[in-house]
Amino acid sequence: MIRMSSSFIRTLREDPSDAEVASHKLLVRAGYIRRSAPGVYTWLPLGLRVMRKVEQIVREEQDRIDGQELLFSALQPREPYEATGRWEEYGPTLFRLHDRKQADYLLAPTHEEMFALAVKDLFNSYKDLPVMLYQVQTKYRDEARPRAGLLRVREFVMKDAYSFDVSDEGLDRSYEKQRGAYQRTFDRLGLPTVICQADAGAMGGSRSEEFLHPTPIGEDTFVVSEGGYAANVEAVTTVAPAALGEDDIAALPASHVEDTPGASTIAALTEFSNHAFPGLGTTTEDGTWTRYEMLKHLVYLLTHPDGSTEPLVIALPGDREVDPKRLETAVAPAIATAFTEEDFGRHPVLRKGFIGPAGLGLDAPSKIRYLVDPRVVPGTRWVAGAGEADRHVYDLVYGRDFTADGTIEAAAVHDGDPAPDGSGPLRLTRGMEMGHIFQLGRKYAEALDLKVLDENGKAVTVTMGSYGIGVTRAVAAIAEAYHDEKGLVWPRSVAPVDVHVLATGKDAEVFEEAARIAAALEEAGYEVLLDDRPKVSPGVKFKDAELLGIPTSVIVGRGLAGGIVEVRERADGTVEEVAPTQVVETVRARVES
RNA sequence: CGGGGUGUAGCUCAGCUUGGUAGAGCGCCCGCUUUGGGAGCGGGAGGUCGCAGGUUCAAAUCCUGUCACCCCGACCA
Repeated sequence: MIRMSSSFIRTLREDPSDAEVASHKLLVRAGYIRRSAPGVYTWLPLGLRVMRKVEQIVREEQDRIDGQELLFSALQPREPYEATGRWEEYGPTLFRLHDRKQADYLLAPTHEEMFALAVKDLFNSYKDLPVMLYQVQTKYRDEARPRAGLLRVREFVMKDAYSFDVSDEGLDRSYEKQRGAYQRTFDRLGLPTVICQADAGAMGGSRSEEFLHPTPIGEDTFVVSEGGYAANVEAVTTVAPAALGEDDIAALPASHVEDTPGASTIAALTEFSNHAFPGLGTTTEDGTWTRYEMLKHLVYLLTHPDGSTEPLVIALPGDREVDPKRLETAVAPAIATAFTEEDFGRHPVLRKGFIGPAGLGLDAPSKIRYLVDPRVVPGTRWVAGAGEADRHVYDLVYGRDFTADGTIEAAAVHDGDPAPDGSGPLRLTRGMEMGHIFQLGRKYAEALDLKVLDENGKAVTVTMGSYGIGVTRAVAAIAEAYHDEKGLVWPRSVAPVDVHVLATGKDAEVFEEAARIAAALEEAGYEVLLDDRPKVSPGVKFKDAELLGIPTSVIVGRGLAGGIVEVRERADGTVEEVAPTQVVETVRARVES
């Protein structure tokens, strides 16, 4: 039992000045957490209880799929991360430190290496697999900008699990088990999640899904369709129009170069076309020219991992912008940066404002890589720069007048775009990543030489999966999803205690009865917070109770003389008056309903 | 890294333009009254005004530099 008269709880009447989002304000005001450094938080007694509840649910669901819990230290030596290249790859996000002998250490941001090495250390045979291991542990990432209280922090608790299998089929089975465990976990936490296809390209096409909790303050943008398609924007594939056959293409008007003085932007070119060639547009019934058919050419400089660079020209319909994240994903592991004036100067074929397909392509003399949006298919007609100032080419047909080195998924996804699986128009939504499951395959196992002997005594590389849930972030997400203007409203599954008993009034009898009821509830197996603060007015206790957000309150006060106490529900505010002796059964009914 | 904002009591903030004894509300301590919606009265503790220089008889206030924090963006599982 927690007695408020003597417990380490202090509520604040006003919002902290550095808090922006509701979960942050309320968790601080209600005395659950305190900030100790940017993106680093202290867990006060009530907050710690919530986190433990979340952890416990996560553990139970991991155990249910035969996960075995172990615990690595956060402090790790450099060597294992050197072997997989991540000491360098992780960049400034990795917390690095030295011991007294100047040896390199790090505060682990994730533990793939350590788990793989542990399995390598203990297991040698295919008979030992599959195995599923997990830990609930503190992670460190030196984020450039922590934000929104607990949503993006530099120190956080994460459940990370890893599966080890001999075969691809085994990995599929392990992955499915975790997928189910995640659905049950978020269901118990009261957090609705959408399972989104995530980009898995960089890891070689293996499977990856994110569990996103839809919320306006989320940092991830994803898309959903009415038919149930859901994906991270990086993973959305464009629906291309049908390509025309050779005969149909041949029937299209021939391309022709026109003077387009000063039309160096899509907007200017569209306006010019409507003035100079009214009614000749190809995408509208009345022939109005649209931005769509003005093929936009953008130039980037690609920097490859080996340090070499090359220009890249991307062509996309003029009504689309490049989505930086989709571009980054599409060109990975290379890094794309905007072309500078200096770069343009080195490539005269790239006539800024009037770039077109002429002269581009790896086969062309320029050897400049040229990729087009998937909507550019054989038979589609475009207007594009002629490669010289103040001139554009009209009726330029892909497959007849120009071709590219390939397609690229870099154009921004718009609200209303069709879903790739034909399940209806896409809607852009904000979400918060609560969990991520990932088929790693053999990348880490190969780097760390994790092998077991198969039935034939032959060494085979193990295949891995990794599965993460942000425990700290889940606490914030739940607070964000379950609150009202008065304070927090915890779901029973994660509330710091089950029942909040308030002694309101000054008579000793009220306090004695409240203490008896609290003891009886505890005897019945419920966790209890007892507000037995003397000389604190009822109003203060009511306000604090609403702020703290315990699901059920028992109010012992003015009704006691008439033999009744109140049982109040935080979520809907309903009040039931019962005799003190009926409190336990009333609470039980609430908890079990 | 770029842009914007803020640093004054435990918390939320005023004071700064126009230099002159460090302020309010809440919280905290003591006493009396009060006890169903953040009580009243009286008394009290608590601050090198982020830090360092400079100007001045005098700096929270003006100048220079610096640090920290918050927000947006860039970046980032």
